[in-house]
Order: sequence, then structure tokens, then C-alpha cells
Amino acid sequence: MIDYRIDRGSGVPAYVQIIEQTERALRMGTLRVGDKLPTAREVVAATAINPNTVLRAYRDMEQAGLVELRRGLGTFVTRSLARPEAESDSPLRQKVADWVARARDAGLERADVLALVTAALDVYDNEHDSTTPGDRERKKENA
Amino acid sequence: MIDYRIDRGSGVPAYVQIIEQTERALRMGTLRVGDKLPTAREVVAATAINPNTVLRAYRDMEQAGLVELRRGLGTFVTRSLARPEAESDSPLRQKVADWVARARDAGLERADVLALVTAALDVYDNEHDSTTPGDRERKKENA
Amino acid sequence: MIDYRIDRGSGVPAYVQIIEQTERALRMGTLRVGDKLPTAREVVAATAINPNTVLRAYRDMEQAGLVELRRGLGTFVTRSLARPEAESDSPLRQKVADWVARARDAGLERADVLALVTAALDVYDNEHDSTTPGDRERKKENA
Amino acid sequence: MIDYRIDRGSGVPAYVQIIEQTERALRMGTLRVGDKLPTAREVVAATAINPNTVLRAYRDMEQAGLVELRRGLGTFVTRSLARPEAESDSPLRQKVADWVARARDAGLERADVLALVTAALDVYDNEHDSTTPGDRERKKENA
DNA sequence: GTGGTCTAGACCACA
DNA sequence: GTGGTCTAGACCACA
Repeated sequence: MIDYRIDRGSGVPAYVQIIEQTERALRMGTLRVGDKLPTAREVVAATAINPNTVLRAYRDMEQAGLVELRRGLGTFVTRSLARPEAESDSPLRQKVADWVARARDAGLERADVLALVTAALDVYDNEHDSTTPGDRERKKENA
Repeated sequence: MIDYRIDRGSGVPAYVQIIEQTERALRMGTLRVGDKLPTAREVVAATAINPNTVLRAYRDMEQAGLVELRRGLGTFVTRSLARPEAESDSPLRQKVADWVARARDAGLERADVLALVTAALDVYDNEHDSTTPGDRERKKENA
Repeated sequence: MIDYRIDRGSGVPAYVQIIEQTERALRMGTLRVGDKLPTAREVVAATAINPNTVLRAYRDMEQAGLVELRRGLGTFVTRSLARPEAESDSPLRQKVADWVARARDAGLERADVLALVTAALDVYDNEHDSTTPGDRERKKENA
Repeated sequence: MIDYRIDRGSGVPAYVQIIEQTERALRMGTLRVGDKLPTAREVVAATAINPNTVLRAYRDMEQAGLVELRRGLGTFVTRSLARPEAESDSPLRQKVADWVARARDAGLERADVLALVTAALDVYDNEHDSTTPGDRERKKENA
């Protein structure tokens, strides 16, 4: 069961944080089609945010076609965003685990790690921008 | 000069995006103490957000001790967040560039890449949580 | 409930006046941890300044760790600045009440009274400056 | 010669700080009719603010009838705000010096001291408000 | 209902 | 010219 963590004070709206964390779990395959999301009540208990806020996030994801709200039953994943390359035994995932460990062991904070990756993404995308015109989702995804 | 990209519709407030991008540049050493940030007018020209929104971001960073707003002169970096491990010729940076290239070449989107890294960070931090009690900045940094 | 008075035309920004008055109340113990500040709407009704201006003041105080803004609930004091020496039954407070009464009865205006105290502070601090190097908050507090 | 101290970051405009400090000196008798204020150039050297800012303050005080700007000569005090009760050998001044010393020795900061005095003024003025209707300058002076 | 973001626009402070 | 304050007003986030 996905375990949401809300960072009040990050400036990012709570419902956006729920959506982001859900999408990440979908991409990682942690959450699969048919899986049940926690009830609003459960999220409230874990995060101290208001049930309406949770429902707002779930409703947004329903409109995006990711989940389905079934009255009286719960909220269920209806679409996968999983990538075979992101599976837990993939070499890509092994490698990033090694790299992250190295970075953290060297004293870098989570934010440093994410800054490094974002910078690397920017470099890659700039280089492949004019070359690969089909690659339109680049920059906009995580500006 | 840092070049802000605002993703309207990400749900993340524009002023938060400016702060996040500035902090990333500080961590990467792209922005150094004494550097001038773009004027509110320049950001407006580049991003079509309102000058007040830019100033809100700059003011928040001033209160955080990162920059100084000098009337009539501009806004200047006053504190470094740079890490030697994040320098452009560091092995860590080389490695992440390689890994990102592989991931993107395999067809993963930016969001997939960031999801993989975040998941790796979570795994690492969970493993080192109870072991390394000084490591208190974990989860909260990027919930 | 604290009752803000805005002196338009003093040249001091309205949001600064709100912060100053709040901090004074915190120092005096008039406002304690957990107390609720008036809502932006209430301040607007009482002072005829714009809600955004009130929120600017509250936000600044939140970043200073003095209060917490809770959406939908209100703004609450989170830190005390109270000094036991400033309690209402302290001899110090008795004495200053006597002195102020004498000064006012002698025809001095509020500004005269504050000028006298500021001058006395300057004299004291100059005398104890080089002597007490730990006393670094002197002059800067109220220039 | 009066020695201005500008607290950048207090939120109070620099020219207002100059006026406030000048008025305090006038009330205390530190500055008397005929005295010369420092030249803009001198203030700039001491405070690192722009000469125009100093001139703005001087011009405002000229319009208030406190000083006179004589081209090529300097700026001179033309009106006294001094009160006999505030003279350096007055009992009122002795007393406040004692009280301030006590308060500071007890560990109170400048801001605590000023908060105590302001609170005492508020109490006094509230009590004498309805009683002494001629006392119209009360609250407004230092809101 | 309470706070939060953002805008357009006026006007001010400072260099 | 650059930042700073304030406003009125629209709309959103959260309780």
C-alpha cells in the first residue's frame, strides 16, 4: 500500500504531492492496475491533511484516467505507467542504486542528488533537442 | 545568467519553481556568490509571469539568506550551496551523465528517470535511517 | 486578541508595523504560543489595509518561526518571546509605569518618552560595548 | 555631529530612519538651532547609502520646518524640539538611565526595553484618554 | 470561511 | 532603471 508523505512548507500543494507520489509509484511498477489506493480516511490518519484534499487528488487522477473511484469500495488503479526498464531487477535500476549510494556516502543531500540528475537531464536533452525532434516531452516535464 | 522555465499547470506555484531552480543552480555551482540574478523585468520577458511573483521568490530567498536584493542595483547571490562532489569534472557527475544517457536512450521519460532516482534515494535512506541517526534530512527534503 | 493600529503616513510600511506590534505583544507576553492572530479579514475591517498586506506580514513572521499559517483555520503563535522580567507584576514593569506617568504628566509627548529611552539605551550600550563583547545585539536592534 | 545608523533590513526606509534619528536628537537637545547636519557626502561615507536618499530626508525635514538647506553651505537646524524635562541633568533622565541599566542588566534586549516602554505608554494613554480630551497626539504617534 | 497565489497597475525608494 | 509596497480583484487550496 502506497504511503504518502506530505511536506507542508514545501510550497507544493498537498494534492499535487499525492498525485506526484502516485505517478512515481505507477512508473516504478510499485502500484499496478487493480491495486487499491488508501482510503481518504487512511491518508488522513497518516498525514493529518483533510479528506477533501485527498479526494481532490484522487478525482484529478481519475480525470487523467489513472484511477477509478468506486463508491463504497475505494479507489483503484486503472492504468499502468510502468516501464520494463524500470523493473526492480533491471540493470538501469541496479546502476542508479549504486550511484545514489556513492553520492549519499560522499555526503550529498537528497536535494544535491536530485539537482545532479536534473542537470544531467538538461544536458542530455539540450544535446538531443535539435537532433531528435520527436522528443517533445523534454524540458516541460520537470521545469 | 540563470534562465528560468516556468511550467504553468504543474500545480507548483511559479515562485516555488523559481526558488527550486535557483537552489539547484546554487548546488551545482552554476550560480556563485556575487552572481546577479536576472531582474524581475528580465524574468517577466522570458516567462510571462508577473514581476510581483518574481519578487516574491527573491524575497523568500533573501530571508533564507541565499540572495540579497539591492534596490536600484539588482539581486545577488550571497551564499553558496555548491558541493565539490558536484563539480563538473567530478566522477559522480560523469557517472550520472552516463546513466541518464542510457536511461533516455532506452526510451525513459524525464519523469521516469526522476522516479527511478527518487525510488533509489528512498531505498538508500530507509536502509541508512536507523543506522545513521545524524542523517535527519532524509525524506523531508523532497517529499 | 491583538488589535493592530496602522499609522499610515509614518513612512513605515504597514506590514512592518504589523510585525513590530506582534513582536512587542510576544515580548510582553500579551500574545502566547497557541494564540490565534486576527484573520486577514478582521485586520482589514479594523485597519482598512488590504488583506494581501496582512498576509505579507504573517508570512514574514512564519518564516521567522514566530507563527504558523494554517489554511482554513487561521494564524497561530508558535514561539514565545516573553521574558519573565517583563511580566505584568515585575518590579521592572512597575517602575517603568511610574516613570512614564511622571514623564507624561510633565507634558512630554510619546515621541519624547521614546527618545529619552532610546538615548538612555544608547548611553548604556556604548558604556557596555567594549566591556561586554557578548552583547552584540546592541545598536542594530532599533537603529 | 549626529551620527546616523541605517538598519538595512529593518523594513523602515532609509530616509525615514534619518528623519527619526534627527528628530530624536532634536527632542533630546543633542541637536540645537543653528547646528549643522552632516553633508550628504559625509552620511554616504558613514552609511553607504546614496546621497539622493540623504537629500530626500533633508528636504522632507525642510518642509516640516526643522532644517534649512543652504546651497554650498550645508543643512542647518532651524527649530528646536527640545524639552527642559529632557535635559541631561533632569531627574527624569536620571531615572530612565537607572531603569534602563536595570533592565539591560537583567538580560533584556533593546527591543524588550522599548516594548516595555511602549506598553506602559499605551496603558497610560488609555487611562487618560477619556479623562484628558486635549491629549490628541496619543496613540497615533507610535502605532 | 481562512489562508494562498497571481495579476495589473499605481506609486514610491534608492542608485 | 531596479527593487518595494500596496491595492483590488480573481480564483484556488484546505478545513
